Amino acid sequence: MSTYVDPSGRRLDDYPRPSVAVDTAVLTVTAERSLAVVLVATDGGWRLPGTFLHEHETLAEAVLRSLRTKAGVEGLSPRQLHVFDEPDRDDRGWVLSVAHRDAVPVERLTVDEELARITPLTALPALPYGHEDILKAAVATLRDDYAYRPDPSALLAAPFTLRDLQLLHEAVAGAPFRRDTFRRTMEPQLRATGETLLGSVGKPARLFTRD
Amino acid sequence: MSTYVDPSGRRLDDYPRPSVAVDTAVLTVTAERSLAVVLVATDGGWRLPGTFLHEHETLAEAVLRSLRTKAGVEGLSPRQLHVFDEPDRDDRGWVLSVAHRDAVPVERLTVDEELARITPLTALPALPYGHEDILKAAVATLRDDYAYRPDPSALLAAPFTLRDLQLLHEAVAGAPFRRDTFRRTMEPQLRATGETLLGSVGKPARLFTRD
DNA sequence: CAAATAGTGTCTTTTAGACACTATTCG
DNA sequence: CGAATAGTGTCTAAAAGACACTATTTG
Repeated sequence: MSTYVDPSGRRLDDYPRPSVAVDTAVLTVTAERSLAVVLVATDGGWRLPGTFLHEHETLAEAVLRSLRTKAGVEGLSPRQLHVFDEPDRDDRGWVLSVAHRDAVPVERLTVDEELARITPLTALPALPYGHEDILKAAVATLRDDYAYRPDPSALLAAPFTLRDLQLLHEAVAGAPFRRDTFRRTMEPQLRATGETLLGSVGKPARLFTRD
Repeated sequence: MSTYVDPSGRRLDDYPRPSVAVDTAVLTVTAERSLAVVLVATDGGWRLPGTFLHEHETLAEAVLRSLRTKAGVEGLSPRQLHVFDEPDRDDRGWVLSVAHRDAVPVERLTVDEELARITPLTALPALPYGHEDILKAAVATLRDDYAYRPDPSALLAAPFTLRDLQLLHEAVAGAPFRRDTFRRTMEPQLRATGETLLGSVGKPARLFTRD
């Protein structure tokens, strides 16, 4: 593995190499139906959870490792967003950061309150290392995903009503939707369980599952 | 810059670090109106142009350096696609590859015929290191870009006719378009020069520029 | 029954596509 | 004039949006 010699006669591992980090925006929708992100404490402030890439580890594995230890979540499927490479973005040296995104139901997040917070986007503190750009990109991809599909990140526990689904979509998009149009877009993509949800005022709502 | 000490007491540069490469799919449309990509010769085969990231260099700078030396193009604006990180994808060791894409008019490509070829996608050889996936992603983003805009990568020399533009779009999309619909979509996004193109059979075509 | 929520019929507006016609040049 | 290419009017089909009505529950 170190026997490759390039045209100028130097071996691959003679070149200086950057450290590679992963930083992840873990998004969720809180019980109060607001879009939120997991932040971890850093000296005097908050940042997105991240870690350095270890040897014999893929980027996705590094993301999962950092989220397991810092946000108490398992079994996510992080998606790559962008590599941040501005030479001076990190005062610890030459560090490339590969930004990732994931979304998870708030019930599955068991963050250690000493180390991490679930922060609504409306109450966001200043973030270091360009993490605000990562977050912006993460929210944009989540909105894209939800634009035409009921619940691609499985943020809702099945079975759910169309009202639940609409409230979720409104939290993700940050904007209200028409009830009738929303129903007609989503219902063909859901499977009705045949059950209804009783117990509150009004006509009982039918229950659905994804697919 | 090497004084950072992490929680386990190790300095940042004590960790093993990967080599980081950039690989770029440079797309163009040939005089024969076919979508093509720049490939460079490697031992016994062809690959996308790429290079290792140097110290104090951004990814974009590394891409521009590799294209200057290997494809004779200046002044591109490469776009990041994805990081390829499968541990065994490169037999030279632990190498992450950051895939990029750019598109350029074929007239601006002055490749050294000994080292590089402009290869139509219909005559593509097998590519190593997952470069076929990079190419696929590059073509997909180019098609997305051209779906609703006249010529976002400025592949056409202005002024041009709507017919020229439609032939370009058909080369990019690999599919024909309706003449009337195409015109109605694009014309509002172009500026007519007021000139027409004479010299061939048929009604003279009006000339347009981007913006 | 009133209030509240679920679900749907239907009309309008917008957009995309299809087709056919007119317009202007060259040889 | 005929062939070829440019440009447009208009009809149709599909999709999105708006509105109002019906349906079924709780208290």
